Amino acid sequence: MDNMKLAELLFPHIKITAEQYRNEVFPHRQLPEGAMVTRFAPSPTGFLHIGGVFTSLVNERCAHQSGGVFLLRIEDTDKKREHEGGISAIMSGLEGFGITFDEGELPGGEKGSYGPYTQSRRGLIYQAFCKELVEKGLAYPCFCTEEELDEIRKRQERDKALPGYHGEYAKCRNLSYEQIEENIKAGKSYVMRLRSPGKPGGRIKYKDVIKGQIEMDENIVDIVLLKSDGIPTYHFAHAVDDSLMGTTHVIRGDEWVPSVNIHLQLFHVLGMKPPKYAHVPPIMKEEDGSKRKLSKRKDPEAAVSYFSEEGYPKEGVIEYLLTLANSGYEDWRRANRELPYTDYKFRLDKMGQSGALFDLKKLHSVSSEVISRFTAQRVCDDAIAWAEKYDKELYSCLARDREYTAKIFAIDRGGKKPRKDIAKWSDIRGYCAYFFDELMHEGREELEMDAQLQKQVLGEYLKVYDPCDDKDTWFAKMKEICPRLGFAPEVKEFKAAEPGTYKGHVGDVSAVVRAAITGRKNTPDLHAIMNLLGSEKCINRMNKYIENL
RNA sequence: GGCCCGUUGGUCAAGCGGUUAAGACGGCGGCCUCUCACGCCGCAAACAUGGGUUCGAUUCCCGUACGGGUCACCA
Repeated sequence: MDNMKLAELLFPHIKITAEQYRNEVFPHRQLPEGAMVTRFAPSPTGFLHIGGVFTSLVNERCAHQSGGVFLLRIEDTDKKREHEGGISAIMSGLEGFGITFDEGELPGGEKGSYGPYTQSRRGLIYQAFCKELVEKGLAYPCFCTEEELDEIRKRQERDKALPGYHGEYAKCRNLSYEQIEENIKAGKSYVMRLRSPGKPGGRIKYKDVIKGQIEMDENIVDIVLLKSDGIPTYHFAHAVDDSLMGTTHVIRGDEWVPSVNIHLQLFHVLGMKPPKYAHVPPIMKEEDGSKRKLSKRKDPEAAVSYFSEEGYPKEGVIEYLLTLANSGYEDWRRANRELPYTDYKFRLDKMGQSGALFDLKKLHSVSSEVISRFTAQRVCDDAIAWAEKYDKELYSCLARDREYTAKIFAIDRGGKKPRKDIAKWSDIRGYCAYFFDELMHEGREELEMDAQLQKQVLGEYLKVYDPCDDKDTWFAKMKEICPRLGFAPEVKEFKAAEPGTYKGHVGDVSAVVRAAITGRKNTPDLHAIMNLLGSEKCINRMNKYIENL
């Protein structure tokens, strides 16, 4: 068989050769020692899974902390599954998390000189490489129909043979030039298959950066390289693209581990150096006592839209993901409270190798920690931005007087012991309802204290209340009215005394004032709240409270 | 079913032949305190299982169980 002749029959339109692509069109990258080139390669299904954020974060960190390149490649080789606007949905999702690319078809236009970065626009490139394989006798056209393939599958099931197109089952493997030419002239559709050099019983080994040594059977299947429409399969596109684009580390979901034998073989026949592989575990979900992959159909938290709707700040989600990726991150964060997460030295080889359960409680905790480090202004801005999208009523309150709103969040913030009771922006509504008259009724709590006694307390308090008091004076006055009410000015005193000696203590006095002004049993610093609210509003609320008792 | 991977407290996890088996989240108790929160102190809670190898196994090897993944002209 004359391979050159066959190649020309199959790919008469290919003028730029694989050799030229390798050496002239896409020259090797000149990068500093140790720089990693990584990539995120989604297919445009329009759905960004939290697992996708996880792997792209890992890719991004590896590239950027090593001074390398992080690129985006769109794997749109399956037209059936493509969703309109899928790419932009994924892009904007990632952008929302602050994950940025150096190369690819980005919002501002295509960046990088290894493009196109969308597989559907690289058809000629794949075909050139396929042509080269035909020339070397490593690829051939296969005219089998779906029915014939089904037939083969059934036979293999019966024979308990390895499934797939290989060995004696590979009918088209040894077609003559004449047969091929005849089929093509007859207009039969065909796919291009690899003539796998693998031997049955052969074993291969490779070292996964995350999973360590992995050993498996050598690939013997004549996998499809080019589908009947001339578009490559994932496997072939991966090998061609990642070698041409100079990817040094392929970091992807571990569902790919079983096809590494195919990929390594592809790099081998293509005469290209394979990248290092790092397979990251999926994020799991607990259900009925067992683990399963987070599913976009069943689990709302699988979609990144969930996090923006709930109002988790992007750093909260990112840091949570980082704690899943590298357990050392938490210790580092405790020791470096002020540094951005990008200062953390991420270790690929320190990643866990089995899937972690997604833990909302932990996310909550990490996110609260993150927000506690925000300035009041940042909390104010982010909360308003969130409310504008997801809670109009709250938005109208918060945006009315931004200075006032910023002061709300300044209470108990910024000091050594910042509050940590906001984990996400949707918590804001409950947190600050009593600062706004129209939200005041929300989350209202009743004091158990006798109504008459409460009236007395407020009556006494109103007499001494002076909005100009500083915090110490303010509190001294709380204590001052205690004796008149039959309350103990000190909690310790109250506890030490015989039961019945006092009706209560200072804490109970302030509890009544707190309830009158905020409608809550618990709030941050009352003095600060009263100052912010202003004396008029405070007095009004206390009077109204008395009326309603 | 074949092949691959995994299994340390409820969860995330250190550990890499000899440890009282870290730490974090969550839970519980306490201290601080005008309440809450923060902070601090403490408690409960784990090496899936059976064989080896070894003076000694959570750590190494084999089997079993369980869990996950994968076997397309999908990625």
